[in-house]
Amino acid sequence: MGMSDIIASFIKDILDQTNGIAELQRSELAERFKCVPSQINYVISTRFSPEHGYIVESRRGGGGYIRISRVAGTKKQLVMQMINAAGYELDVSTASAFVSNAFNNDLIDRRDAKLIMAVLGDNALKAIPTELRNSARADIFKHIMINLIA
Amino acid sequence: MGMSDIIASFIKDILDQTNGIAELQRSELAERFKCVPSQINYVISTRFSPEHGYIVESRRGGGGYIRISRVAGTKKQLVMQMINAAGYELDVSTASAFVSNAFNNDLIDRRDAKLIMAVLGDNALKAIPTELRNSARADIFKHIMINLIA
DNA sequence: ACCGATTTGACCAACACTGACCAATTATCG
DNA sequence: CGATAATTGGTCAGTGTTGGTCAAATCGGT
Repeated sequence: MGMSDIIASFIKDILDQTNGIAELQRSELAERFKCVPSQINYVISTRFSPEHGYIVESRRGGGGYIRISRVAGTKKQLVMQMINAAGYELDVSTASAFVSNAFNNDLIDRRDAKLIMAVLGDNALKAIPTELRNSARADIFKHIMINLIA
Repeated sequence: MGMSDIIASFIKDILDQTNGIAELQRSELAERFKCVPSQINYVISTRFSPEHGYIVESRRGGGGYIRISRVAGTKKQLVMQMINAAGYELDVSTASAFVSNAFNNDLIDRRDAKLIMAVLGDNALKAIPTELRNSARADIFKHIMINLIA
């Protein structure tokens, strides 16, 4: 068990004690574990991604922070299934199927569904080179899904 | 929450109590919050910009003032203004200003606002090369806005 | 030895705050 | 009336404080 696992479990302990929200200072964490600050980013990106069921927000500058939220609730199972089923690439028709599924399972209403498909459609993503579009769509989809149950 | 946030919320309180018009004296505000006068300008330019939905007028000399007004308009007008103002490139902080403006004008609720910012944030757009991200963000933002009035 | 995961550090970006200097407007005095 | 002083806000570049990125170096297991 390396340092990254130790840091990750420290963060999870905080989440357990705070109803699923951890507000951290990167430099303070790095100091506590005697590592470089960027290792905190590594831990977060490898262990607290949407695939793992977390939302991460941050702010720079004075009073900056990193906030990690663990989502919960009855809809979590379904959402996590979709996020993991999406994989690293997501084309429009598959995305559309996921969104229909989310609608049928009362995860989102009709209005949300329209909005989400507007975001995931090729029109909205035309500034992205074709060969990158499906991976960008997958990322965006995952962030939408995880935020739906936050 | 730093001093700038405190000053901003003080101004917003005034706006709430005065039908959307706050007339302030820079030096008096600076004195009240024990900061340098130029910090007032900083607060105004970072939190009361046109993107945030405000108009700022001022006058120097004896009897000088800074007047901050909330912009009004129909939902469709607001949406069209934002789409036009977004242009071809949209950075995260400008996007954030637009979204909070949309929220303040009841175009979207708090949940929508969070969802939209999750989509427009750098995390969700990681798969897009940095130099293309702002144009992709602008496209996505416009599609969202259009959808709000469709 | 190879390969993925981890660790590191140099460089970057965002946000907050400050102070010296500038500009505009009004008040006062001769 | 006109010059000058007083009063008010504006600008901008600099400093400090945080977090982010990326690629090279290292570690550990097969």
